[in-house]
Amino acid sequence: METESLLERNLVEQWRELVARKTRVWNALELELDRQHGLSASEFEVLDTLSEYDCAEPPRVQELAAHVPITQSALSRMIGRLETQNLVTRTLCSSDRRGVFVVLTDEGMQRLAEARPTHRAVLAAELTATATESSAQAPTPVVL
Amino acid sequence: METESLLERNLVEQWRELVARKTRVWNALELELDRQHGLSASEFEVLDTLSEYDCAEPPRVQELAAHVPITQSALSRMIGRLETQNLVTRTLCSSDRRGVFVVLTDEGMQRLAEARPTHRAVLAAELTATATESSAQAPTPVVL
DNA sequence: GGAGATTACATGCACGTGCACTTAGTGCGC
DNA sequence: GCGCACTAAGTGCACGTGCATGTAATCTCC
Repeated sequence: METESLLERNLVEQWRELVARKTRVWNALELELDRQHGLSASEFEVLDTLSEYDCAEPPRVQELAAHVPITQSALSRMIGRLETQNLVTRTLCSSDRRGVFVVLTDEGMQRLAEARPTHRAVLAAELTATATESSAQAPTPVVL
Repeated sequence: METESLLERNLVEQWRELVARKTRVWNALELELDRQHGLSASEFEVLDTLSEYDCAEPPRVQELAAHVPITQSALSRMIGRLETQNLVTRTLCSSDRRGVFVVLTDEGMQRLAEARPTHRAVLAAELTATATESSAQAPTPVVL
């Protein structure tokens, strides 16, 4: 017992590396997007994803939830928050009146356009900064 | 304007892939570890990290926080929860009485030993399942 | 050695999240 | 047409988290 194969060790290492990278970039995004544009990382992700849809055929809540790493219920509330900020609007779907379309407002598109450079810059800066091999002893602070 | 270089597109794609992977594996861990062993993914991560220290030289809270993707304050509370479950104990450091050593109890080591196979299995299953190229339109459900 | 700055950990508070459930609407079988 | 299973989205609740702050101990410099 207590034998842990190198393959497993490697798997764990890979996993920790993945989490560390994600956390590092995420925290950086959270910080910069909030400071400069008053948006959380999640909110940006939703707006950015939303912008990829044709305005004529906006996504429904479900559809949107499938492309963003949060639950449908969390998304529902976030849409509420974004709506009070006039960044998105809800439109109910006439063919299926349970459905709700989510559309970017002009203001939302503008805020997104402003925030995008920041987002891309952080990504460029943090995503390339790989700590590929530095092992488990003291890799990167992970949390600032 | 509205020009987004392929390089940037690629960066964003890479980022979303990273988040999607992390979220997928994390959720799977959360589910299995809780169902089978009553541990959250974060808790397991802390216990597992803790186990890598020599019992004679346990880490302090700070030290531990540096190796786990949560804040020191969050860790402080988690240690409290783990302590009430008798999985870890706090020992105050005599040389610097501000410091607090965190040590695995026997029960903690046992629970960890039980949970480890589950953890490694989920990693093996989910981490290899790469969705490397499938693009933004409908990659992986991300959230179940 | 005493004051003030600094560090280590804990905690009050507000907030976003997930789970379970509710409400509203659709479609199917009869 | 009616009841019933099913789906879409929203909500009550509890909980874990981060930020800012509090408390205690240590260090520094005079």
